Amino acid sequence: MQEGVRARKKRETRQAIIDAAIRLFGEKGFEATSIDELARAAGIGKGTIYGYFRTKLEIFFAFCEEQIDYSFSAVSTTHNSDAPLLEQLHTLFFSQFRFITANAEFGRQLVRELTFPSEANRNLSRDLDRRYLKTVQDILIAGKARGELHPDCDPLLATVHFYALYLLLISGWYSGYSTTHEDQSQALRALLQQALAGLGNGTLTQPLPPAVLEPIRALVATP
Amino acid sequence: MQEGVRARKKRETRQAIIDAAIRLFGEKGFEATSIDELARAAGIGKGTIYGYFRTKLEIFFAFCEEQIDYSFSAVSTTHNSDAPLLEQLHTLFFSQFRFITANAEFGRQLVRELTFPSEANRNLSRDLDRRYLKTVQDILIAGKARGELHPDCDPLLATVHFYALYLLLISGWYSGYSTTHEDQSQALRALLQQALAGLGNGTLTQPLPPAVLEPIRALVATP
DNA sequence: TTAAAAATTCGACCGTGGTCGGAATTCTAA
DNA sequence: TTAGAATTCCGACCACGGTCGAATTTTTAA
Repeated sequence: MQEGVRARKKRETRQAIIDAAIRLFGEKGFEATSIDELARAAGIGKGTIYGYFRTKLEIFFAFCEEQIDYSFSAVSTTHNSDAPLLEQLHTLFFSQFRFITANAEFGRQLVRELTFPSEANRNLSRDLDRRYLKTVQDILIAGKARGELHPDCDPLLATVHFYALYLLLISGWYSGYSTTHEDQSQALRALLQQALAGLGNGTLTQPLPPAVLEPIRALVATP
Repeated sequence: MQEGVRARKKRETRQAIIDAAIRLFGEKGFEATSIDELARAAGIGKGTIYGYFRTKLEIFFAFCEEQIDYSFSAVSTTHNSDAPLLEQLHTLFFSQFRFITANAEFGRQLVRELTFPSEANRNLSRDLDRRYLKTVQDILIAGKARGELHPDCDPLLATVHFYALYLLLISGWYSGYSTTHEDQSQALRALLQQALAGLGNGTLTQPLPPAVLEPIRALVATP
């Protein structure tokens, strides 16, 4: 059966909304773009949007997907699966970090919803979680085969552990504990190294960069 | 000089708003309580609220402070500074976790704003960060003195490391990777243990509870 | 005591995200 | 070809968070 007018329009309209979103969110940001504008730009009425997306945030996620696809593919091309675990994880997390924080407000919305999703968006956020976790897990499994992980170490448990450090990296950025990417890069390396070495015993860990350390030290030192 | 009518009223009005917030947020939740209602309940006009708080979220934080104070004091009373690091950290993080997630929507708003604060709320979130980090650091320093941490391990770096695991615990809850407190408790213990032992080498780590592990495993296994 | 100044109150008002039901369009079947 | 069923469209409408300036209350100074 031929694709009917209805199905074609539905596809086209959906794409028109996303295209408009990419343009307007990119130009003016998420908050500053109203649903009304978006509808006008897509050449449709406001109410129509809600036949395609349940919420403004959902449009935002559709907008993200394309960018995230690009981001992931960029990582996989520069990915060297023979490098040490530390380097591979650092490359992955840091390039994702750079992508997310390229636009502050954009990244904040995204990461808030991904990390602490409302029930309506759980499935959306889970899809993205999966890609991250899978990528990390693959790296870890290969690393374990090379003997870089303890034989009894569960790769999955290790995966979520590293994922936690990645979250902290982003949180630290938004909390203002460091303001340069260079510092964040070093902080990430220090945390990864520490996780691999273990806190209880093991080899010396690399220190955090002073620019990151000092604000935190000052914070903790305040009476 | 006597306290003028103005100063007294200001204090009273502020307290009236917070009291109304405690009641209404507690009864109906944050989202479902409108500023207008809040103003009526406090016996003032809507506009007046904005002479005391810049934003609805700021009222929410004022509401939180009292609860968080209570939560921290509850922890400090049950705190046993001679127990092993693992136990102390578990007690601290888990009781905070329970507090935060006692009301789902309340907790989500709070933790989103604390973890990825907007610039306007950075200082607010930093104040709360401080309390957490300080508490953790004190525990770690004492633990290090007892020889539970590697001598070269920087307590501050270790502090942020553990803090990351705490964030993950909350994130996992909101993402629905586990639905019972018991599972979360075990997951936290496993993560803490793993961090202490180190991922690269060291002793066997305790597994995550299956109820937590399985959804993640399934997620990662999906094609 | 009083009048000018300063601080505070408040509700009408704005733009927003999201809803809803009737109008318009497309599909189905005879 | 056509009538009626099913779907899609859309802008008036709603409640909300937040603003603003006129009106009120308190302070200050003569």
